[in-house]
Parts: sequence; C-alpha cells; structure tokens
Amino acid sequence: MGASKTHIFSPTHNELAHAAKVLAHPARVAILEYISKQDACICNDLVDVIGLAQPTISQHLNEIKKIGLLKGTFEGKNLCYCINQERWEELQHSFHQFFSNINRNCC
Amino acid sequence: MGASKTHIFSPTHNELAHAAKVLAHPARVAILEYISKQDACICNDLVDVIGLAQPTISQHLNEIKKIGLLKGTFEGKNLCYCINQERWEELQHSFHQFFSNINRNCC
DNA sequence: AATTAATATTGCAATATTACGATAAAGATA
DNA sequence: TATCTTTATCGTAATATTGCAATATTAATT
Repeated sequence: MGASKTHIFSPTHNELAHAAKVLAHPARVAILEYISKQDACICNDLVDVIGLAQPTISQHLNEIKKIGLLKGTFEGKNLCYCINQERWEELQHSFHQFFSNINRNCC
Repeated sequence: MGASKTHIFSPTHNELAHAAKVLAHPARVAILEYISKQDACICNDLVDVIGLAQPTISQHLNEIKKIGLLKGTFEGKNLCYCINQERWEELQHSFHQFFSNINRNCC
C-alpha cells in the first residue's frame, strides 16, 4: 500500500537506490556541485545560488549529510560544509560498478 | 507547496536528477541488473524474480522505459526487453562526469 | 471464434517528498 | 545583555511515489 518493500531486495540494490535517491533532485545535484567548486569552505550562499528558501536548502543539505557525503566543521562564525571525499569515492565506485556490470550483448 | 521547482535548475542538473530517480528504487536497480544478465532476451520471469505484483513490475518497467534505457521488441509470443546500450552509456557518462568533476581539495 | 498467457491500464489507499512560513537555537558582535 | 546573522526545526499544504486488486488489452493457440 505505498511503502517501498526494501526488505525484499539485496543490500547492494538497496544501497545503490538509496544513493541514487540523494542525486534524484536537481537541487541536491546543484548543491553538491557548488560546494565542491569552492576551494575554500565558506558555504551558504546556497540560498542565493540555488534559489530555494533557507529551510528547503537546509532539508536538502540534511539528505546529503545523512548519506555521509558531507563533512561539516565550524570555522569561526559559519558552519562549513565540505564533500566527504572517502564517501564520495565509495559512491562513485558503486555507480561505476553498476554501470559496468551490465551485459550488453543482447538483441 | 510540494512540487519540485525544476525550472530553476540547469538542464544538466535536471537530467542527472531525472536519471538518478530511475535508479532510486531497488526494484528498478534489480530489474535492470536482471535483464542485463540474460544473454537471451526472454524476460518477465521478473514478477517471480523480483517479488512484486505484475502491475507493479509493469509500472517500474515503464519508468525505466521512459528514460530510454529499454529497447522492446516482439519475438514470437513474448514481449522482450533489452538494455538500450547507447542510452546506457550516455547515462554512465553523465554519472561519471558528475563524480569526476568534483573538487576534493577542501577541508 | 474461443481460450489462454503475457502485459498494460485503471482506480485507489498508504506513504514519501518537496516547499515554505513561522519560529527556535547557536554563536558572534555591539 | 541585547542584537544580529546563520542554520535548524516545526507545522502544514501540495504533490509524487509505491503497491496491488480488478480489469483491459494483445497476441498466440486451440
């Protein structure tokens, strides 16, 4: 009746789906890209850059955080978000695996 | 009020998000993997293999089809789904680009 | 033409997501 | 301490997704 039956799927499939879900909103893609493009860590011009309200940005950041893609540290006044490189490469690998493991000699 | 504001994002971000959405459900990940692993094209044991009702599988297949990842052809009695290799590689490339374009020298 | 098997569509209920105004919390500054 | 700035949380409304029973469609077989 409307809830995903995650229990019937393998951990691998669930994990990839879970990661994909984070990338499944353009705001989160844009946020990740923006954060990564900053050499310095001073963030949250995000509200202006992305064009969504501050609570909405905060929620999206939280989704990204929940999957471990952000490291947050305080530096002076502002909270600073950075890409968690280790986790990033983990997900990169998962997607790479998924796309590579496909058998194409069909039809 | 609940609807994604896709118009405020770039085509690139929207397209990646759109593709990610298709992978954002374990059933669809499992379906794609299963189809690709069949050397021959006779599909739709899917209902048994995946463990969801036939209409649900049909809907998931439709999502996958909508983004162009499936080629469907008739062969004898059964409809046959195969991975659309060209589109597959397009998406593979998009994800690869996204994951590579991230600047990691921060924090 | 009638039957069978496979797939698609419809309709509906449960749940999840998206968005934002209002408000709270935390820390810096005056 | 009062104020300002930044970020988080709450509450709520709109929309989207997930899942399946019932039903329809399609094509092959009898």
